[in-house]
Amino acid sequence: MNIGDVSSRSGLPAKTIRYYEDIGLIKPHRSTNGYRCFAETDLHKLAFLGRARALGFTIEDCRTLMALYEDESRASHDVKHLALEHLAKIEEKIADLQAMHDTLGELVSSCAGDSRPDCPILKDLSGEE
Amino acid sequence: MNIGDVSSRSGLPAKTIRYYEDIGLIKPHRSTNGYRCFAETDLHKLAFLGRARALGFTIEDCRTLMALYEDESRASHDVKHLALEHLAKIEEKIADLQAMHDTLGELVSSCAGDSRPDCPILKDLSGEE
DNA sequence: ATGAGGCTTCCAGTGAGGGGAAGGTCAAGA
DNA sequence: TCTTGACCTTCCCCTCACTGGAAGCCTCAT
Repeated sequence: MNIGDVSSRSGLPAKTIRYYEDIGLIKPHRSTNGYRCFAETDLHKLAFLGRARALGFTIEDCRTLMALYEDESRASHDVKHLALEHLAKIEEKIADLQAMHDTLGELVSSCAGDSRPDCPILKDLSGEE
Repeated sequence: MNIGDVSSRSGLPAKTIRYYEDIGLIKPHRSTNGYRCFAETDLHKLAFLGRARALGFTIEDCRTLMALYEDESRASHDVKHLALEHLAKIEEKIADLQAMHDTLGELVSSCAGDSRPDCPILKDLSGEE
């Protein structure tokens, strides 16, 4: 398979696939013409990576997950631990965003949004009392 | 005021303040020795920027907000519009994260997390049925 | 005179790729 | 056989909002 084929079959852009090779996540063979030559296992790994990234795991997390996936003697404890850490980070981000949302939402609802210059949003940002 | 003073009074790192000058958000004067020389209005602007950034506005948003802030004839409508757009982006991010959270949460709770290699998380990521 | 700490500029790196140039390769149609 | 167009390669720069560090100047206290 050439890169275009794995790209359409995995849903990942060719650029991303080359990048994943660059950073050592996959190691496709090369044809005599220099083209990357992907096996089914490469496609499988790329799909794995795509799903893990879609869940917000970092590239380094993915590296660890791939290693665990390929380690037949892994303990599911290790995977769960990584996932729980990631879950905690997601929760933290959600809380941060929620706090921003609430504050900004209050400001927005207190602003008339008309043609006059008086604006509680700017007033708050400027620190005025 | 030197940069160290505005840094401690605004809570922004000196590096960040220099960066804000680089990209034209502030324009502090210079002393004869080449040191940046900040007026109270500069400090005020930096505090404004710090608060806007803390609410998640991008630098370009901040540029617009500062311009609106300094435009005495602005319409509060323009500010509110910007804030509402930002609010929508925040909501989208929260929804994305929440979806990740739910999916990952289910996987985590279905994983025993013991010393055995069997792991629903990896199974799901690998696309196995 | 020396040392500490503050200031300056410039360069490089972060994460996870994206855009695009310059050039090699391949298969199909005229 | 030639050409066209699609595909592939590497390479370098760009993103965003900073952050770290090096090398060197300035100031003040001892």
